[in-house]
Amino acid sequence: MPELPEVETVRRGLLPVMEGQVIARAQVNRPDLRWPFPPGMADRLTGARVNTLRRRSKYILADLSTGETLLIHLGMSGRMLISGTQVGGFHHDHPAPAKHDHVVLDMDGGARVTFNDARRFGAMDLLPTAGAEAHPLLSVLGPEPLGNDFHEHYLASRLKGRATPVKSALLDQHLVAGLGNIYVCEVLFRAGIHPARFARDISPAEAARLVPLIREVLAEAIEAGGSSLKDYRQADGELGYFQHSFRVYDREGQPCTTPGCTAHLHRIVQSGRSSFFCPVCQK
DNA sequence: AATGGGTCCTGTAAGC
DNA sequence: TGCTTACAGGACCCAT
Repeated sequence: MPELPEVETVRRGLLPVMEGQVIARAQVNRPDLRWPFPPGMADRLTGARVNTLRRRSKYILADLSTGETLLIHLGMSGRMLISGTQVGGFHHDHPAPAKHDHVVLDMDGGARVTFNDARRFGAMDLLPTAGAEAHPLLSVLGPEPLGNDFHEHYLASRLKGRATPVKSALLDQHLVAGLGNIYVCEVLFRAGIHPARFARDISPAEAARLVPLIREVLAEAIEAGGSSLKDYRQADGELGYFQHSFRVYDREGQPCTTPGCTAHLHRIVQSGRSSFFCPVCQK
């Protein structure tokens, strides 16, 4: 589920109940998610203060008072649930333990943060805060799409010569970190670029057009997520899910929303992932 | 180095 | 209703 905007929304939702607070109790209900949890993770978390809660790509990073950083990835189905506190004006009692509640953190401020992940593609790890960026999962990541290192010249140079569809290139976390299947589809629609075009055939002008559209799509989604944090839809305490308004994603067969366009949206499969696009607007 | 396919896992929805 | 199949917002690993 979660791409960069959803992860950022989860981070912002966790901020008020985690940052500056001590993990009074950590409960780890299974030995692993995608990979084994680090040895003694529950003990290493217990008593630690969360100094800062930050994000890199789709990873949430909690810098702890112990000198370690907790790395969290939500995978495809990872969810964070807050209970036992006021969230957006709603009080949440602790719910009964649910299937796939893998990690439970009780903060000394009274909030409980529950990590639930049915498919277990998610991950957690503990790494030294100093030099955290050297972690194997982080060191290979491309620039943040909303950061200064991501610009038109960079994108053009990285697309150059690549014999892969532009759709796949933008999904490559080594090229730019944080885009997922949904937002790549949305970006290419706004750019009027067909997802099957080879990356090497994207002109510098088109690359220059893509950069602000990538920023725009992500920023709009983060904005929508921020609004949802105070929304009634968050009354269940679950973070990161909000009402999206996708123009092409999961809209196969529906009419194109471009004014004057009478085409219907198509779906193709690229590298095992669905791509949605307008066959008329995207060339 | 770059590229494409397979794979991990469970839940849900569609098809018969 | 039940069974089967396809597919799901991620990303690593491996062969080529």
